[in-house]
Amino acid sequence: MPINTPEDGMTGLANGFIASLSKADRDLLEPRLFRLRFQTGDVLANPSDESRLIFFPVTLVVCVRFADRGGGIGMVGREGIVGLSAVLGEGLDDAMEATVLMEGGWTLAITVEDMEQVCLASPTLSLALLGFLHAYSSQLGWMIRARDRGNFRERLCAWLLMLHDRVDSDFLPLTHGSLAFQLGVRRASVTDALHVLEGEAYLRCSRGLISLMDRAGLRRSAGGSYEPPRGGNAVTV
Amino acid sequence: MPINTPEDGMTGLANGFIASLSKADRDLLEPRLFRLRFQTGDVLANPSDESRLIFFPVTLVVCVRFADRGGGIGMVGREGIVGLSAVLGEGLDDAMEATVLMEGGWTLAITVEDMEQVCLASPTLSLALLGFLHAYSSQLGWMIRARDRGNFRERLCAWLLMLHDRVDSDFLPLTHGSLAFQLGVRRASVTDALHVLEGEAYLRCSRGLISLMDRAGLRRSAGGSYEPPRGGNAVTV
DNA sequence: AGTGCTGGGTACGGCAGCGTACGAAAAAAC
DNA sequence: GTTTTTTCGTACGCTGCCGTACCCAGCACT
Repeated sequence: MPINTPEDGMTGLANGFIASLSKADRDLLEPRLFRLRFQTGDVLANPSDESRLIFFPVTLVVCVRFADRGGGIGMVGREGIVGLSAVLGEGLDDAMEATVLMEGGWTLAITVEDMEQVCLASPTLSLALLGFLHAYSSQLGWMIRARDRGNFRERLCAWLLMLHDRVDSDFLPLTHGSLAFQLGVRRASVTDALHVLEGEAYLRCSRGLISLMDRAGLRRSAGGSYEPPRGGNAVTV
Repeated sequence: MPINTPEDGMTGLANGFIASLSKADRDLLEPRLFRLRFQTGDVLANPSDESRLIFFPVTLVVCVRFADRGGGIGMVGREGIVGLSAVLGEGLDDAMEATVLMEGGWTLAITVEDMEQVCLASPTLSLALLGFLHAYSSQLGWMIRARDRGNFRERLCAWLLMLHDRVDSDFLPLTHGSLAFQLGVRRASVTDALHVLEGEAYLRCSRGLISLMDRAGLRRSAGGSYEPPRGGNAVTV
């Protein structure tokens, strides 16, 4: 149980999107869902992937990034959905992929075909999808903002806060190297920035583990680069 | 008539989103639409704005940005919609605003109340909205990518191409200063980058006017930072 | 106890874009 | 034609992050 409560309003072992649905929509969706487990570094969505699945993460956290280069552009966990583009426009986001972060975890999944059927059957579910996509767009906007200010520390803070929002613990199993990959920077940059934050007593680092001590301090240190996710229940329209 | 054809597939005086709708949905929407005209620098969506409208630009091009600082994070023109957040989550994007670029133009508009009614009445229209939001998310992703590579020239090229996609002319009425505002950089940076592009004969600059000469060259020069909009007809699901 | 590997600390030169600033040229106003 | 305003050309020092690189400290395996 975390000392600092994340701000996504989510609790318990469920996917936020599914939890936000009406009972009728949930009944429509749940029979077609199945569980999957993934490990660190696994790639969920990929151009060359023929499986064509859509994921509703539960304990899983993924980082959405361009397949060829660069850091993560977005993050999805138990509040959201991964792989929607497979339904919305054939291969519109071929260039993107979703990499599993931290220690992996499990997720609910559905085939694209089933998802299309469900969407056509329930207009309210489509509206819920609109709400999620809007929240995701908003997140991307904040990620752009975070990169704009020549201050990597703020971006690191925002990223850590986003991770914390999607996990039930104040202890994040991350190496400096993995963070550097996620953020698309040098490992040394991560190390330096973490040292500053450690100096402010916002967190503590040991080998492969970052312990968050002061979430409020991290938020302050993130400047305007972090905005807590208000999605999930904004989907009622 | 442009020498270099933009790649959005749009022609004629219409809004791409509305044009992509079925006749039934269009009949539902059009009686509630009205025309508005805006000028350069006008702000469409704003926290302090009580008008609560949603816009379907026709000859208008706007730049979506954070109200307090930074350059544009996205661009919307005749292919899309401005102000959707007013329907999707109350004030989820309070921090954003949309500024009118170039020489202004006219747009169709609808009140939020009418839009909500139409959404609830037509599920297929909601699906069309999903398609647009997905395309917009994709654009934001490319914008992030463009900022990632410490090469402002590529980002400028991408921005010019996006502008060109939303206009029926190869002549963009822009000053270096206005471009600098849109991109969130110094005017001098714009001037320098434009000189390089002029040297490559991709475009020509005169006072307050940029004439695109070689769109293919611009695309090459944009590296991987530009992706032509494939939305608009990906909304069929 | 010895060996190997991964994760972390630290350093140095380089470069792109920034802030600031000043001046020239073109257009507009008078 | 002269003045005023806008737009553009150009310069210099600064800074944050990069690429590269080397070494050390935990930890695992034998």
